[in-house]
Amino acid sequence: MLQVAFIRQNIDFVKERLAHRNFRETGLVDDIVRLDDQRKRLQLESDTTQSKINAFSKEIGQLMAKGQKQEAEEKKQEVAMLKTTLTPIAAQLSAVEEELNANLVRLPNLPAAAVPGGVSPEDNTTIREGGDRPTLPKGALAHWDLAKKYNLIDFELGNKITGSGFPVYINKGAKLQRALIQYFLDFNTAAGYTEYQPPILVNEASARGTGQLPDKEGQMYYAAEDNLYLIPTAEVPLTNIYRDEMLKETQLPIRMTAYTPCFRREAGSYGKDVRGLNRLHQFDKVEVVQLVDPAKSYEVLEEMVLHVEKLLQSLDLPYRILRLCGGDMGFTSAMTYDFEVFSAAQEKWLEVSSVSNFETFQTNRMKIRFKDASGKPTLAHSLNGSSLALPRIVACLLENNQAEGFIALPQPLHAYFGAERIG
RNA sequence: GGAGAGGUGGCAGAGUGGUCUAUUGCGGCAGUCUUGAAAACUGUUGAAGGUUACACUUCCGGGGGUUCGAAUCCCUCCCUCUCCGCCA
Repeated sequence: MLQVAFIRQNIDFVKERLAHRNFRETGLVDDIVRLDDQRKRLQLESDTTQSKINAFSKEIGQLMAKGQKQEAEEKKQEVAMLKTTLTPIAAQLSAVEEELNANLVRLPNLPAAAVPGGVSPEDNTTIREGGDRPTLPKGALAHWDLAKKYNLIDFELGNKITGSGFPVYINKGAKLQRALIQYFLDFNTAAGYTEYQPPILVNEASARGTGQLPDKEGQMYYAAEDNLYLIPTAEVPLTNIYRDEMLKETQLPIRMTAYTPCFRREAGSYGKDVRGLNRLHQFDKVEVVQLVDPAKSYEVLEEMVLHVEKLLQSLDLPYRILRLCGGDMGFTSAMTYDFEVFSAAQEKWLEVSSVSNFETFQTNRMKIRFKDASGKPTLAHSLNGSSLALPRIVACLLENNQAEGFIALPQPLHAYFGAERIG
């Protein structure tokens, strides 16, 4: 979340930036400043009274030690009086603090200066395109048909065992998943990311830390008995590794990668977009996360974009990179690049990665700080990106590389998969 | 699931009702010494709110209570560790 001190010092700027991401409740900003004014006033009143009580209490102790019981009793009466005035002030103060916080968590992050204006995906800016779109053979199939033809994925079986959006990968389909995960992890660790295998259920504090709560409450699967959430992305456990940590400047940058299954309820989505692998409730993803010095975070963002781009190039898929406009960015992001690959049989772009700089939005919630050169505690910047999400990559690999009687695989996968083609 | 122990500042670890604003060590920072570094020695160093800066307030796992006064006593919840049981 945003820092109150920053909001107070930059009221107009904050409103302008919120408007830039098409956030309409700019009145929240005024409410926050007003509530913080109240907070300060009440805090001062409370502190002053408490200070008097502390002083009197000390005197009482000294009087008691000297055996001056009468004077001590008189002081006790005065303290009792002060406490009756303190009680309502304290109650107001905590009410105001609660309301202030409730308003603060509803404010999304501010878009960075380079974020284009706009309200919907049509307003996103294409930064680069790469790779060649294939010419498909006659009678080319969509990936769900190819999955059936080569017995790679059984969607109906998933329906039986769990429900829609939980596919069963079979035989070479299962092995392809394993090959991709292994390849992606190796690609990331070779670039200096440390591999983790984190829990895939997290507690409430972790879900709050990265911003899934309270904003995306209904999107996560929830194990009520134990008050745990199934992760929607490895970003949650990975970033929370450093929650409430005071780091040394020399520890930065921290670079982490992990493979996890991801779980999303996708409440409300239906129709054509959910066909086949396009949108699932459970899917595999390899994630990269960085915690960095604030001065370097945009440099790092570009570096992460190049990293993911190289990975896509190595898979020889046609891709494009979009800089998301203000209105299309996620709640917690200051700047986001989306990666899309072209699904040749469906003839549409599918999002396979999202690389974002959150600046201090997450680290302020999680209190991930480091001591800067002057020894002052400073919030780090957090960034993350998919590298990569599997299902849509698989969809494109199958569709784009289909030939007469087989599906060719890109060179880097040959060793991991143990063959150059499926079929 | 049963029994016991514990949660204190960046880390370790003292502190059972008032002895300044939590002892000490490590780590960090600065200095002395040194060609430089290390070692040694000296000084300094928790976080949040608040202030131009002070003052002042809060924080010893969370919440509540007792008291003039709570890290310390009581209640409650959470978490960790050890042993037993069960078990991949």
